[in-house]
Amino acid sequence: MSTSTPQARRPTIYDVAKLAGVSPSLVSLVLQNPAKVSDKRREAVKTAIAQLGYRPSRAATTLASSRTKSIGLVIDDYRNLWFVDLLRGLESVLTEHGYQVMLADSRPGENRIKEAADGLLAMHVDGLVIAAEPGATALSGTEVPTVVAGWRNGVPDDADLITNDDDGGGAMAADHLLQLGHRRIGHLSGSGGAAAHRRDGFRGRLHQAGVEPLIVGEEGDTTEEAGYASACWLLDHHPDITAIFAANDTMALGAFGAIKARGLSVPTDITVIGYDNSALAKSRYLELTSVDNRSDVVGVDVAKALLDRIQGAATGPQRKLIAPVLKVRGTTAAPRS
Amino acid sequence: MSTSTPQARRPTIYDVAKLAGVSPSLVSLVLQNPAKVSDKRREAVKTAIAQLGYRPSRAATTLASSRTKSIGLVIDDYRNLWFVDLLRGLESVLTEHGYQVMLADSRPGENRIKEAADGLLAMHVDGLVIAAEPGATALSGTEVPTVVAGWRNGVPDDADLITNDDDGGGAMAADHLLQLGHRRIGHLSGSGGAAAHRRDGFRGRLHQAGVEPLIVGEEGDTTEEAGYASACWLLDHHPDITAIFAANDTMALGAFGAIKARGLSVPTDITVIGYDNSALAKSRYLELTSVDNRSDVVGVDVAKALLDRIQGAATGPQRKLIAPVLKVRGTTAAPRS
DNA sequence: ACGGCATTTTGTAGCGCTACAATTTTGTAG
DNA sequence: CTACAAAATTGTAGCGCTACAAAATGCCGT
Repeated sequence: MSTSTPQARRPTIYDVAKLAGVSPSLVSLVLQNPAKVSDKRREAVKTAIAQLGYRPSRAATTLASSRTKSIGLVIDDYRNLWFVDLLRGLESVLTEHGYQVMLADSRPGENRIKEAADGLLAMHVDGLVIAAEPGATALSGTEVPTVVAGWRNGVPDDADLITNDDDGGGAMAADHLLQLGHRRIGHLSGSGGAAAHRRDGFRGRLHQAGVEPLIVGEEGDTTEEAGYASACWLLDHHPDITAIFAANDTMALGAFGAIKARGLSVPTDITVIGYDNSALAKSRYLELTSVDNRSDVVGVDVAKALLDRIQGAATGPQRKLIAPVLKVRGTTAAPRS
Repeated sequence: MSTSTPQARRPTIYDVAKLAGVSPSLVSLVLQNPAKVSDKRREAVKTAIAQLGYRPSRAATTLASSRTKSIGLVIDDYRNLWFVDLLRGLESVLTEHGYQVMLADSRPGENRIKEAADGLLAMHVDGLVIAAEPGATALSGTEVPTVVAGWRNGVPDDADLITNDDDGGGAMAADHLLQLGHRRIGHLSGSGGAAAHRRDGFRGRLHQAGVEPLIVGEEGDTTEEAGYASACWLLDHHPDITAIFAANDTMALGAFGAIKARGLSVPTDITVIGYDNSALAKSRYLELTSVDNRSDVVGVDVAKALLDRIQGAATGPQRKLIAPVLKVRGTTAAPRS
């Protein structure tokens, strides 16, 4: 009856070459560096490409050139949305240079960072961005330029580290609370490297002012549930606190839940500060005061560092901090009495 | 002095073969089907692999076998977290069969679905899952098995469609509101295919009960901001409404903002229902009643359909609906008077 | 019209792997 | 101990592309 679908083999440069009346090499040239080809042939080739619906085989290109023009980004969990800003920052620089970004998550809870990185390396990415907690995982000895984004425990020696200044951000939160007049302050922390720096910066600044914060959850998760649990403990055992600093916005949401459950309100009874300046914080309903860690800027700088390394222009492992910004919204106020 | 870093070329199967004292073919065999190799050689090869830190080159494998054992997932926006459940569902089935999932977003606002799909096809994915709004983009004629997840405008004829039953979900929301006694009801809608089905199901059921809902934002975004704006309009022009159904949880959050700004409260003054049963809805603070579209189940079924197609066992384009579930939480109640 | 030079185009040889036929080894029955 | 089938292993020929040297063409002045 109808055409018996001859399983249309994908066209190759040979097909394109034949149709355009040139050699395969010429087609390859057009693909990589159209400027080196005469106008006439270039048009002929482009027409043929369009006509056949030709699309280069990435696998073949990779194999032949040992460059993929792609970099890999390893993240913890798709639900931690801070990576989105990082990704946009990365892409804004990398796409200009013709690079693609490939994403892999470390399967939350399974800490499969090594596996995720290996998967990306198997695809011959030209560089690697680690935006997850390496932890015990030995990640050194990777054969491609690697940059770590965000404070982490166990950063490989030979990798660049570019991160938001979480110590500084913690200190900013502390300053804000002190200026408002708070003195009995709780902090919802977590086990990661980022949380540790936020905690240290926060505590350090408070100490300077002679204030000792109550810190909860140092070894726990940084989820909403963990924030809820920690905040419950805090409110029940230290009902005199007037402010809570959460290690991230999600935990702050947990704190909101605990506060609400006790019939208290924000910021009248309890002031709350979050961290990340996520969509949650920006929402009209929550209007959460939060520290913006400027992940987009981190992304831009990570991309630049990576390109330097890939192009061999890097001088040596660098450490760079991006200054955060405090976004004051409606959840912080002076203490009641 | 020390070893002058000979730019350690990645080891190949030839290196492994030499070290293990076997032929390259044997190494390849071990990699794909260890059972066909004698214990002795298998161990020798595995030892050599470990010793050299050998990792197969995906590019070469792809090129030689024209199978990548990977499928591509095109999503709209990383910030629409419903894809995470879908992804988990997909992976739960696909990893069993040795498949990997590669993600690409369509660059929100730029509607680069075609580009995203092309990028994945260039990597020779064995199948494609579209979890984004194809819209005007012609997506038919793709050369690999394709499954569309979620209701969309413009689904290619030759693709499977597996989706949560958004009509049914809308009807569930309507039933819930009717049972509670609401009659003056608003709906925050949006322009996508999913939003359209939710709207139709919702309106249809209300009509059956003789209720005419006030629908806003049919041609707009489905963001928090859009939800806020639509809810503001609704509350200002129809202050008698007692319930709002939002096309997704994010828009519901926007509605919360509008309600709060008018000094009203949920659910005392206004009942709110969301859609997606996202982390937001589950949070202790919001406790948002929401329709769970069971994206994980969709993911599982999409994976199965895709495998069937890849293995040539598919009978023809199928359309399948997954039944949603209403999660009643704290934001719905009977109207006041 | 022709040499000499720059520009454009082409042929050849892989990149690392797999498919598959060909070959060698092993196991077993007679 | 031989014959023969089954199991294990190997050699060969690409997959689609790029790098690079070699060849062809175009352009200029004299």
